[in-house]
Amino acid sequence: MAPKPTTDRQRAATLADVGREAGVSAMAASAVLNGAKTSTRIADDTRARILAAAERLQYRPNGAARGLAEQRMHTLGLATLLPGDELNQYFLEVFNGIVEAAARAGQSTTVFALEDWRQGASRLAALCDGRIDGMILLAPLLQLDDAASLPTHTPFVAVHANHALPGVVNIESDEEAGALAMVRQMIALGHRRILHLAGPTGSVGAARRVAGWRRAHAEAGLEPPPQYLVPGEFSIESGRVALEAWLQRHRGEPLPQAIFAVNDAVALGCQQTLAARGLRVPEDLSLVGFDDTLLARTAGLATVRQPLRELGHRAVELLVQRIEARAARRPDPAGPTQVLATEPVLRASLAAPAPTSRTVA
Amino acid sequence: MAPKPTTDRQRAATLADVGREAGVSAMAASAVLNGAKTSTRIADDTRARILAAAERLQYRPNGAARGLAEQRMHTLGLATLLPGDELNQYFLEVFNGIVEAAARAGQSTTVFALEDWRQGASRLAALCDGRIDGMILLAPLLQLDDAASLPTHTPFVAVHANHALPGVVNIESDEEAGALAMVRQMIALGHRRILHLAGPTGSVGAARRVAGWRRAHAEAGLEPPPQYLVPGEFSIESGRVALEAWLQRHRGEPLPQAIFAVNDAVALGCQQTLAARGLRVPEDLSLVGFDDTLLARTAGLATVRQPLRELGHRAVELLVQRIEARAARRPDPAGPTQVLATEPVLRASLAAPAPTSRTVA
DNA sequence: CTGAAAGCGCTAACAA
DNA sequence: TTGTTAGCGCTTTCAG
Repeated sequence: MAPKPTTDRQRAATLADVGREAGVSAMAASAVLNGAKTSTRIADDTRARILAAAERLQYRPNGAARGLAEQRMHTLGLATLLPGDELNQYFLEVFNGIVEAAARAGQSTTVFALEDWRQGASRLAALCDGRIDGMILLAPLLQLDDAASLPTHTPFVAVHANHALPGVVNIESDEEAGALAMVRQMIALGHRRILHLAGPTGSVGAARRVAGWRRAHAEAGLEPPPQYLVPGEFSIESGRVALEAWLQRHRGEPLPQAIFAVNDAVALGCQQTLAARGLRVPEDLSLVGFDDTLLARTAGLATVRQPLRELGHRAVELLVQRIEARAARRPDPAGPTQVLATEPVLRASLAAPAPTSRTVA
Repeated sequence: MAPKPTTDRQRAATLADVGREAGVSAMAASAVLNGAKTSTRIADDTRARILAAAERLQYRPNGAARGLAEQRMHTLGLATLLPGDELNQYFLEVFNGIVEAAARAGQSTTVFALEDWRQGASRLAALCDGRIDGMILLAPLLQLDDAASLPTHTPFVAVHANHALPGVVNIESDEEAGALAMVRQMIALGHRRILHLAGPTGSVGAARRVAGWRRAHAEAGLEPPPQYLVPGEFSIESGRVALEAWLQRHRGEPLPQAIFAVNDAVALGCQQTLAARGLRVPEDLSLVGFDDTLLARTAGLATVRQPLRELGHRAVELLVQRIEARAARRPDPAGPTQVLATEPVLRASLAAPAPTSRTVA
């Protein structure tokens, strides 16, 4: 028997259609086709008739209608800034973890691209409009006031929020410990002049890496000079430009023995500047990143590993738990901030400093 | 039976709530709050009362309900294989383009992670359940039969489909021309032994790159020996392993002068194998990729640029056009397959071959 | 200008 | 075991 194309191509068949075709009511069809919650049993022959009718009509349940009735769309929202012109590997790895875990939990993921977080805060409320069951905020830069405008009827989970927001469970990784452990290693290798290309002021993540860098120095009884802390952004371009500018400003001074960049992208940017000047890694200068994105793995870049996929997984698991608790009218299982471990990853770009100091050309 | 009190923070305020609060009907509220299509005008004072009530109650329209009534969710679906354990840059760049363009068009994007395309074909129908208005297939591997099971009430657009599917508009790039132009350049530089690490059999994209590689040789009166065509997958790992195996199989023979990889990931894999053997790029061997992903840009890898973001943009634009045409009951503007241009990008990994031939060690 | 009523497609109490 | 009856929250047509 060939599958019969439905004559009506604009609309799909509904439960009512199936019911009519099978000579039963729509809810009998509902009970048979979409396993009803109530322990309603349907006689075998009716069931067969309904199944046949559904097959004949190519019946497909309508998710929007089901969602409206059930108050559950089985869809998670993901709010994030648009990666912009330069692909953000950090975002992509976490995103990957989220989609993966969501699929495993039978949820799909709707991505909302925000322009910026200021405007985003008010938009977030509008996005929780019943099309998603919960929302994940990816590296949100939100202030306390913003949390007030977040809807209370949709659970929120954040990954690497810059602020503890009431009602929003945060999942992050121990960036300070990672930075500390890494810079400790660098100092143990003999490095003394470790330039830190930091992130933007206002980012907690960046601040924590600075703190780790500082603490490692302090532990060793060292104090890095102020000009060894260079603010910047999280991008390749920023790393390239910031390092070039720094080198030009400090011409004639001793060349740093190592660079500890706020993330892999910035480290890659440094790499480009160094290459353009004929400086070799790690012979002339060691280079260390942060995140352990694919970029670092392919470039042989020493870095601090953050479990990015895992962060995504956790966010989804926690969010789904909160959604289900709410649906079951159980108490919200929202716990405290979850902090995952980080670890230094040693690769070819990090070596002991050369015995003789070079000078910035 | 009385409605639940508004103290219930589980639920958001509805139009009915707002109407009650303002002493008007729900549809008056609807007309004011969600710009009604009909030219129904509301008196200024009623309008003000409604607005005030909405503000007081923190009214937010419910997207699911609106979608059900309007038959339009303003959401696009994106079906794709899960990147798996290795992040797929190709996917990510197209994805980025899609989300970007969708946001611009006022649509959000729901990602459906498929296990594989066989099973996917039947799942696709289930995914078109009224929660999305149209679907983008990212690099689908579908057979003709599969198209038969696709629902006709949801428009489909594919990016780099391996097959022209009826009703599914395909957007692709001219991979053969790109490969041809690149290999031509390599031959013009003096390369004669150009190893092609190809993709899986069954992928049209891979086949087209092979075709370009062949044609460039033929134009120059050359014919590459059969062992210079090496099948593999699209991943870094595959590139690494395939090249290593090839080198072991051909020990003692002349070393290829250049490698033309099916994509950037495979080229990076080759890079790793070469580095492990102490072979230098481009001094000992030139290396060329395909796609121009971020990986190639940061690694200084010569490659063939595919406009990946642009492919995503086009897919969204076309899909939105088809959705709107359908909503307006205008004829479907689905045109023929769109083919975007590709171009060789010369970078440091490609240079003229060394004058003396080396031997595989 | 405003409200009543019907319906989008489905689910879930409650009767029969 | 089945059908009836209400919604879920919103839009739209049609009366008043």
